[in-house]
Amino acid sequence: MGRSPCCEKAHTNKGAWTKEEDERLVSYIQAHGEGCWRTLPKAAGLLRCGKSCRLRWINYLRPDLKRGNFTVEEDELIIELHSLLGNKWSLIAGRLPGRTDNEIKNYWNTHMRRKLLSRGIDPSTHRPTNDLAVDSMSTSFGAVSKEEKIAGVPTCKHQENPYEGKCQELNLDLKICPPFQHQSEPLKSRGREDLCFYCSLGLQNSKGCSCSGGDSGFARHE
DNA sequence: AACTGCAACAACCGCCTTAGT
DNA sequence: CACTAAGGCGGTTGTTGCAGT
Repeated sequence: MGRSPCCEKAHTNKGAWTKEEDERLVSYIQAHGEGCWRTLPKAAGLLRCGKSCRLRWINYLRPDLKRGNFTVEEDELIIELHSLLGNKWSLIAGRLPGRTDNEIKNYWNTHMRRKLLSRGIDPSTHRPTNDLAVDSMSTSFGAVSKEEKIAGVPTCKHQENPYEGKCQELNLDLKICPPFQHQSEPLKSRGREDLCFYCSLGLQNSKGCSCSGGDSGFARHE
């Protein structure tokens, strides 16, 4: 019944990765590419689940990872992106070169939540915490309910939400907007200086848009 | 020095989406 | 169109290290 397991759990290691395992994985991927994660562990001589290999590679072994502390600029960008996208960590990570969704998620749950709370802002809704009583029934802003997912049309439930305008304009159909290509360069040196934050998210017509070229940016990419 | 509580983060689990047949 | 396998994502848990008592 149900789905078959993603791998033979009886013959796989679990828990922390050893240096040996890391080296095996890295050398295999460098030689053969990522390919099929299901068959990779066996081919690389690893007693690991394919998912585990993928996670390890994406989150810790990829050569383009930045690691280290988050900068103030990254902090603010994460807050801004989270206010618009909610817990869409992979989308947020796509806007932060060298950072992974898992890293950002952990960082958010440890540092950022506290930071926002200390500012008197609810980390889930991005609204002042003393507003919570007004709208205690609301779900997290940016989060899409199951029903909304099924309908395919995220709706704004927050009549007085300061982000309501953004929400209506927010084009979450981000598949037409490729992620950053120049991941090794910092934000301001990517040749996108002409794009404001909203344009970079595909919100060319947003009220918050401050850049000159309304039709420039990702909207042209197809 | 031993204990406890907490923060940080690595890793796993289960569900959903997508591609292939 | 239906089904299946694999990939991907987000939530959650487990482990480790550190600070405070």
